[in-house]
Amino acid sequence: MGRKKVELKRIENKSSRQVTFSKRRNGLFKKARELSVLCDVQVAVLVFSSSGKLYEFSSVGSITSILKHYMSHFKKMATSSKDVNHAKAYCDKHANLKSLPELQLMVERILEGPYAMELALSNLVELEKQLQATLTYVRARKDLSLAQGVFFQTYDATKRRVLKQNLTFI
Amino acid sequence: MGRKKVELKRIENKSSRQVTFSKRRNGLFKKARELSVLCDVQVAVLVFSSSGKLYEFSSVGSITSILKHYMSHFKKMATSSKDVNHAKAYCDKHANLKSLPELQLMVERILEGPYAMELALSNLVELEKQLQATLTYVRARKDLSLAQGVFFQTYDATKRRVLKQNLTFI
DNA sequence: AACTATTTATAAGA
DNA sequence: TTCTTATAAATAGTT
Repeated sequence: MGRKKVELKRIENKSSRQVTFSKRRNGLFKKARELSVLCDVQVAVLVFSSSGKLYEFSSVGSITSILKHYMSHFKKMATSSKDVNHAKAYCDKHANLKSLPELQLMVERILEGPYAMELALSNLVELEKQLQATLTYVRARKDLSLAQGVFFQTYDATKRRVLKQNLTFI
Repeated sequence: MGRKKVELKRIENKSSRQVTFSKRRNGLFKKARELSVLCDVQVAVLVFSSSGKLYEFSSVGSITSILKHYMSHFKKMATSSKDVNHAKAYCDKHANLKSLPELQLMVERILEGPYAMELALSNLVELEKQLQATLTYVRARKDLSLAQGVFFQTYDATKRRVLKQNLTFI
């Protein structure tokens, strides 16, 4: 939208890149505000310049509150799964769920790594996700057991194998 | 930019609000991508619809990495001893939490034991308790990090030791 | 920082 | 919903 069509690649000239950055950053924030008001939604925009400076927009008070919302989003998704199949589907979709030893390694990395504290939050967030998903699955398994009447008289190897398969992600 | 100039206020008609949301959301993400490429910066956009659905854009791999970057802008020197003690108190109260390997053993026992199915429910209940307690703790640690912007610049061995002690039950 | 020629986004209509 | 189109808005290059 200007005198010429621009190619979608990094602007090499430093000063015009800076000017474009300033113009488009404001444009982006304006668009974000409009979306938020017109459609009654929460919007957060984070921009980090290459020099490490942070520019942010948030439709609600603080970015932090949006981030909390973001974090709790996963929590909700996990807890809303009601039965085993849903839980399984959740695990599949949000795959790369860690095994317990992997979780332990993760915790150790949090505590032993050279940048331990810098990594702490993101790891905790990840750990929380893993635990929530695992918990959701176990809870679903438990509920299933309750619902079915737990004391199978006709327990066979096939069932055991299937159940084990359903729990391998733990 | 349309047949008419729009007033900057919530669109009351639900279906046209939905249509506008879809269009402008895509527009916002496109603008974000352009800004990111043209100006060589990192951009993240988070949008929560009123129904709680999340839409996100990130110029780098994961939103998480941007959040990490964001959090790193709020480095603090250290957690106050009060908060550390609080976490410690939680651990003490909910003691006899199992380690991750123990949890794994528990799961294996459920699946491999001779009375697998008879034991299943009680073990699942126990497993659920363990996972819930662990999750609660990890979540508390995470929330603490979020609240404080826990990114220690001057991280030292003493702090690490204290934190590790607080997390040993995992 | 303003200006303005153009491109781009999009509101309303089909 | 998806496409079309008239118009508003954003912005690239200029001053």
